[in-house]
Amino acid sequence: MRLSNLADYAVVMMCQAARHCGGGRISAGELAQETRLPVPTVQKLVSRLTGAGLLRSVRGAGGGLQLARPAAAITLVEIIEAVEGPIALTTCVEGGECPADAECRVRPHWPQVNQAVRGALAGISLAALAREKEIA
Amino acid sequence: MRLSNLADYAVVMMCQAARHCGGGRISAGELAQETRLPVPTVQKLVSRLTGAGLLRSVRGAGGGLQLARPAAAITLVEIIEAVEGPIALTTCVEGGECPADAECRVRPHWPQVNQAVRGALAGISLAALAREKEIA
DNA sequence: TCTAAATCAGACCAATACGTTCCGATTACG
DNA sequence: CGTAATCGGAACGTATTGGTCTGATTTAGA
Repeated sequence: MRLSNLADYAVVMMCQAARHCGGGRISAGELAQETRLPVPTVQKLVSRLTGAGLLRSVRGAGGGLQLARPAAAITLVEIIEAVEGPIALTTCVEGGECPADAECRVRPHWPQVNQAVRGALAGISLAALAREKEIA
Repeated sequence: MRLSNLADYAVVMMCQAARHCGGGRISAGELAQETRLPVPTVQKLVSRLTGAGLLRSVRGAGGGLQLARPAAAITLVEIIEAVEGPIALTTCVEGGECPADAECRVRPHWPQVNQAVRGALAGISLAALAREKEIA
């Protein structure tokens, strides 16, 4: 039940991008510098985030990144799933196989648990994360 | 955001133990046979679950395992944390270090996210998981 | 039209963590 | 006192992750 480091970094990057959203585009290099993250790592994350439709990139000289949607319309679940793939607590949720096979009496309950976790993460928007020090 | 296999197995084991709870104790070997899990794996899980106070074991000849508490009083969070350790989505939640260090503006929000996930898992009891095919 | 700058996409390598298995120590029943 | 069964820790092999690098594509500016 731990988030991968890349997903953690992706959230930090998106928050930083949200802060620059008013100022137009921001280059990947600047983003790396401001977040203290290695440049190649930022590039890798940008690839996945743009592929998921969360980030919009303008190529060529003078290009850069910007949010594809308003920060309030981007949720934590989307960022995490863009980096880590679909959230599936157990392998059997997505067609995997259990040793217990068909006799597993717990399997019918896993989708319910899965949705509970997804719901908790879907209730948090990027705009809320970018706000400064709101503990409540 | 995936659950480790051991945690998954632990849930299956606990459900099976809950079904035998009325019949008194059950040996680790029987538990392994009924869940189709390797015996050494079951032993390792039993170690952690008893250490966490979820399972009670009687040693010696004719011994076995049984739930330390009623199934309704055991939640999914307890089982997962007994196997995987405390739930911490990010390393910084538990005193770890970020590359972004003190400048990280997202860190104040992580405990809130962490609690949301924990809450989702704490709302599901072992008794609910042991019930047969309740999709709702 | 040409040069230069910056991003995108893919493959590669190292490292950490996970899963599994095995063996010795302890304890209770007969 | 002997037997049986569990508990605890240690070690191995595997797999996923994290991080890096190189080549290809695209655009602005001269």
